[in-house]
Amino acid sequence: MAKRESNVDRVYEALRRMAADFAFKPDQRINESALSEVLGASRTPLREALNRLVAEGFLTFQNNRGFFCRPLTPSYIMDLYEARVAVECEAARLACTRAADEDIAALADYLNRMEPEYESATDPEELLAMDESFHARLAQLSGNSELQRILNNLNGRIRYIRLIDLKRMRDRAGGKAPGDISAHRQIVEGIAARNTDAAVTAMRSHIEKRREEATEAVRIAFSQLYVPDE
Amino acid sequence: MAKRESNVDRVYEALRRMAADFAFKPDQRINESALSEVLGASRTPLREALNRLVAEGFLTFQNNRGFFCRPLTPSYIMDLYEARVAVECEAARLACTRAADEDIAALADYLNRMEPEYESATDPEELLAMDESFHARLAQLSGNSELQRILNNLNGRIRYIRLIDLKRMRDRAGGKAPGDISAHRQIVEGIAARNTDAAVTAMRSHIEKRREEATEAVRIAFSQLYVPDE
DNA sequence: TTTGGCTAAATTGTATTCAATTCCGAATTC
DNA sequence: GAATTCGGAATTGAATACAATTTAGCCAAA
Repeated sequence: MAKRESNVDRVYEALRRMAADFAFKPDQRINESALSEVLGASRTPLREALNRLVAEGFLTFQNNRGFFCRPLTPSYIMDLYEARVAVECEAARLACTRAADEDIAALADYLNRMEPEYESATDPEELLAMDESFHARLAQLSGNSELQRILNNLNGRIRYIRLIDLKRMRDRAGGKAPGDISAHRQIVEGIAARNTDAAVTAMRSHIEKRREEATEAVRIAFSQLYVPDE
Repeated sequence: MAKRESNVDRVYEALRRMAADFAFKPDQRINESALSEVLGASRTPLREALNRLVAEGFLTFQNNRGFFCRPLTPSYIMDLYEARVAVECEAARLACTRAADEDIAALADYLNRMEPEYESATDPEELLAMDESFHARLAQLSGNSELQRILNNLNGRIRYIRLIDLKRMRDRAGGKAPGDISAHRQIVEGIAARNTDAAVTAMRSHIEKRREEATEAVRIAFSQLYVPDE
């Protein structure tokens, strides 16, 4: 009956979730004592987890002043998306040259199996999870664990903006958020055909389209965030 | 007379330097008590610094077993270089479309001013610092701080391999390590001409050439590392 | 009212302490 | 002789305690 997961892991995961749920407002100072009480751990493991999050870019830190939620600006989100373009396009390129046929086929399969769920899903979190899962699997095809790691980090930081974006779309489009599965399929087809240019181009335009939506969403997020209690 | 730098910062920097100097052998377990004594700090700030390094990919961590130096394998180095290609090519692309003419000119200037030093330098650390500085400045031209951040992290982890590589070259080539300043110039010229394809292609081939050398160097590093005392 | 500085409270920084777990070697068994 | 188990030593995990620093409120003076 071994305890597999340490306290700091638990705290770390909780913090990431809190960050994604807007528990911290951008630029807000984080009170260690209060937070440690909420999370049921002492300040020691809490600070270790916070340091990890700083290194990963989720939070910032100032000497003798403590930890802060990272400020949220359109240009920050823009940067994250541009970094995603860099990482994912190269991943697609590498996948074209070295992924095994069967692994590519498996990804195409996954896309097909997911399609019904994709079309019917209305929950933004669910949609987002599926979308991220696709991109993560594609990065896996590159066989490069650094690219996977960086992408995972970027997605973690983009996530809450995307959630806002998806919710906004759902509300405007009457309960239906757009799962752009055709763009995904186009990318996989490019890779399956070992057509590097086609795959990379499809990937680039896919992410850049999302970027436009997301930077717009940030502006709206701003206003939502600074409404007193909501 | 304020103390500007915290202990954990100092410890963190010391650890990064130690990692670059082979103070830890790949896969070696890190003893917290012993290390904290060496660094003149208690385990609390040490562990905070170690957690940062884990999040940055310099070290690994296992529950209840502690921190380990990251294993060093050819495929790991390969991954890092491929990630660099992704980041730096995109940075070059962005620089082409949005860098100010004067900033590009400033980088070209920097290259010219550095050339004599570049040609005369024999100290691998000095050469490496100049090379990294160039790449960092180029990334700055992209205006994207995430790309800069990721590149900085990758370079930090690649650094000690490159040092081995440069030392090996120096020893073989009779005291002269090759500063490939012409490749750098070619990249800058591509950007100055706003010729995206030329700049990106030059960047890609520049890094990939380095990658070949470095993965070779890893194999040699292996053998050097496991010689008893050296 | 505003500014400056002083004090007290709050908060962060780090050492220390002790509990929990893993590690390692010696004794035991097969 | 090899594998196994057991117990103590070493190491990590986390809470607590206290020092250092920052923050906030207050009062006085301009």
